[in-house]
Amino acid sequence: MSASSSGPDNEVGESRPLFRYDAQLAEQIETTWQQRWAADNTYRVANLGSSNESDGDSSETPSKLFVMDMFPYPSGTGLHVGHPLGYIGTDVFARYKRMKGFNVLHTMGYDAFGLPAEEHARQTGEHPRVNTETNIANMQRQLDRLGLGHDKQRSIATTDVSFYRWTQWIFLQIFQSWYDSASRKARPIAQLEQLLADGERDTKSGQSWSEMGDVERRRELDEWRLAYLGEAPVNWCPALGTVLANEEVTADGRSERGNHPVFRRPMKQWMMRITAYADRLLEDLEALDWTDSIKTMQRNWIGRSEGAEIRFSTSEGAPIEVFTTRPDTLFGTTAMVLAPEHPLVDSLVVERWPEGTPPAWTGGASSPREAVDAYRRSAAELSDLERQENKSKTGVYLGANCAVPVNDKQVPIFIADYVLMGYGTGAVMSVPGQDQRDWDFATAFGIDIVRTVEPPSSFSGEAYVENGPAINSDFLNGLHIDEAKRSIIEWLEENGHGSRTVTYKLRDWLFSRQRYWGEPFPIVFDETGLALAVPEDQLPVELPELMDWAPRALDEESEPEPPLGRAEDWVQADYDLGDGTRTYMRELNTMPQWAGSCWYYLRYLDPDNEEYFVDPAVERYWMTSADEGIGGVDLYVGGVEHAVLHLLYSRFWHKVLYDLGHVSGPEPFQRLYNQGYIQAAAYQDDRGIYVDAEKVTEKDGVFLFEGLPVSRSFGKMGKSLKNSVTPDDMYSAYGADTLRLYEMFMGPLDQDRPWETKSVVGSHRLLQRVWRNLIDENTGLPTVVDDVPSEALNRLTHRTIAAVADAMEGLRFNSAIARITELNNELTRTGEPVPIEVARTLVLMLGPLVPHIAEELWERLGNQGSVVHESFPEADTTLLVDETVEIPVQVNGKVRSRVTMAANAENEILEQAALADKRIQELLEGKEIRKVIVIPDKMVNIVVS
RNA sequence: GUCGGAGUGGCGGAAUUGGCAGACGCGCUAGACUAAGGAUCUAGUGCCCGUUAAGGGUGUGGGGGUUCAAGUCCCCCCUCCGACACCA
Repeated sequence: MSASSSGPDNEVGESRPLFRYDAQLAEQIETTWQQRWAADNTYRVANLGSSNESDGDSSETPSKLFVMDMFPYPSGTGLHVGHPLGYIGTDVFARYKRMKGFNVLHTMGYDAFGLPAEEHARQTGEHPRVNTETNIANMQRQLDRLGLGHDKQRSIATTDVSFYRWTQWIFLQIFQSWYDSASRKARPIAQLEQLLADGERDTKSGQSWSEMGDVERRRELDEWRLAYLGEAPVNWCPALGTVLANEEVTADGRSERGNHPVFRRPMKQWMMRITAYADRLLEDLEALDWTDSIKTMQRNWIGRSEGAEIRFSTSEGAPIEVFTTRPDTLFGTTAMVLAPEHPLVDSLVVERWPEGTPPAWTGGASSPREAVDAYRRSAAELSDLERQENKSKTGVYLGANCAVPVNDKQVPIFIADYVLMGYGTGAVMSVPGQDQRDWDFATAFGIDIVRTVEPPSSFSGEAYVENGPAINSDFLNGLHIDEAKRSIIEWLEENGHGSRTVTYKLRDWLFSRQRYWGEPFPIVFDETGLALAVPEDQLPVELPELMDWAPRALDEESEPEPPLGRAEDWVQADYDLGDGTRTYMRELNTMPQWAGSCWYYLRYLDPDNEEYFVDPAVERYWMTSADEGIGGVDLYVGGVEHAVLHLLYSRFWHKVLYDLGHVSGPEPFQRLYNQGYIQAAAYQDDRGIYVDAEKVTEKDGVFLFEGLPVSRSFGKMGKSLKNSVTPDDMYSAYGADTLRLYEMFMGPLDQDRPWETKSVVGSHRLLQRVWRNLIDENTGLPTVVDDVPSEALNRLTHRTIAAVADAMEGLRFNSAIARITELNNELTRTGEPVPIEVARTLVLMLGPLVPHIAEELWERLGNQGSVVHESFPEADTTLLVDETVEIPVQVNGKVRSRVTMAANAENEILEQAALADKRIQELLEGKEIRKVIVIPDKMVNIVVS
């Protein structure tokens, strides 16, 4: 026994009954049952749908349910009590549904590749694999102690070679596909080759297929692939020695991990053409059972906006294309503004300032060229954050002009940093009358303002962005925004000045990392420098054992150098790709951490399959919805922090696999549920230093640490706030069941809640009272009796069953526990021996929440087998309503008395009884009854004047 | 700024379709058992008035409204949390 001194149950010697439910007994019970579950394979789940495991009787096949947690990164620091909240929630739900007759799949895996493992390894000098495996083992041990009912034989880690082999296989599927926008789906690249050869698709290069040589054809196909090498501006983080996806860079231009500076620069990198799926990713959100907030975040991230592309001819030759959502305001254009990095700037900028250039436009420079150079330099020095904070408009004139297509009006061309190169075309037609940013720019530079939408007479603001009739707009005058848009786009298209367009904020996904600890690409290069797929039957491409795997911290100017380049035996490989065995150069980058998490849920279904990434029949069984749903994981629980990244990438991969016929539905996660976070009080002394939260005491509302007052705040548990509470602390003080019960009782699963160690005892007391109601603390023998429960107790029991089941279905475990507590309080209150039927029901209802004590009680009550596979009690609906009900009687909406009536009494009877009540009669004395409202079985309200 | 979510006792939180606000737990108060209690058990506990009691008033962020009846529905406002942030 290892109960520590921190628990309340540390009895001195003999006074403690031998079978009192305390931390010691809890630990004994818990470890015993955990061993038995493991020995009995209690949580093994069969793939009933697949031919090899089917029991043959399909009519009896129970409905499937796939419950999943977002899998964790196996951190080396160990768990605190905040971590397992969601895991306990899914465990309770999975256990409940299993008892309701579902075939439930619930397991857990590890997202073990990625930067943190490597950072840790770099600091300790230990190989990432060793460190990763240690961490997984440690975390597994901590989770096991909670009694989570996972099917462990389905567990995977993304670092397993047998797993990442299939990650590579999926990459190849994507690499060997193109997006056919005509049929709106991915198709094998071989089909494209045919279409190009038949002339049914135009080549991107413009050259005809028949005239191309082998290399040109390969280059052409590479242009179409869903995974492609692209020269793109990337986020280069020298300190981490790698490039990062946009999502991994914070708003102030630093790495999310480590907070190192990040620089934008063009590099050749693997990209995933997720933008091809933008519309489908948007549309299919409708069918998902996700919260509106997550759907909104995804919509915002995809950022679809409809508008028009308009070409402006310039005084210096090359036309400028702009994107606008308000083509109807074209007549109000009084300037053209380009992003400082816009590629046309250099060809547009003129030799010297034109006659009469306002001084404010020159930036104080003697020539436009000088002004541009100086402006670009200062823009580059500002971080994104500084640009945000300083919203006053700056810019310089290029000396050139362009013509507004509708009326050939000449307007000046500027560069300004409020125009972003990364969105639309990097150029904006400036319409100050209808856009506040343009208004600010125009007023700063003395540019004309022409309103083209008439504001209401009451309008006193600057730019007017609401609807209204067009003015100063020739043939658009009088039209409201939507009509005006339609009309102008028609005109633009007829006259060759532009067209309807849709743009997205979503960009293609940067998929290369210059790291060691990630999946190697199954890609090699020949002498042309073009990529070739490693044949499927040659997978996996294993990571080489490398001693010098750490990325080198570099400076801004240096080129990224992937650590795999140092594996000299590995960088070259011999393959037979069709023309005999030859030597190729390997791709040296690795995949980002998101890769494994994009599809791990599919591998849970069939983790040992060597032939397929998942057997099609098995996939169909688990991923197809029994009702009309879109299919996918039935319940996916995790934190909101993955609202866009993981969930969007994963949806994208799933859709590709769907298009190619590898999975049966278009979406991976039917229902997504965001669990809240456990927060904890943290305390700072007067210097602002955090002090050990455990040693803080409260007196009269003042918090004291070593006698001195400290201030309290709430935040994430962790080392930095010195407020961690570990599961191990709770196990030794109360046991795992108490911890589970408390975490579920604290509040609804989707809400943040503050941890309060002092409140845990309440949950422990419930278990103690349940135990004592059924078991003699001295002998350990059950005290239940064979009697039939009283009418009242029977009704209460069945009402409780109904309420608990309802709460469990809705993941409202706090309410379920409250109702169970009420039933148990009633048993405690009467103090009589508990009828066996009620005892069984009570234990079964506790089964999902506190499995260990439930198993122990179940066995002590004389039952065989595990609670895990028992049926959840069914409520007898005839017992849900009492025979008599107490009806409140209101006078003018205030409860003044109560009458006890038979249930389902007629309205007239109720009314008469209410009016006959002595106290009501007193109150009605001298008043006139205007109306009597009777709600059957609920209440009577008498309205008097 | 835009979007999303939320405001209920000292605290965490309950309240089908509008129908007894505060279930359940923590804490607190009193008592029991104790050498002792930070264990356990019993009772009480929204706030105010009422010595106790009976009883009354008031009460779900604030202000209006609909209704016999509003935590719940409608309008306006405030506060807090989260996401995005010059997206043309």
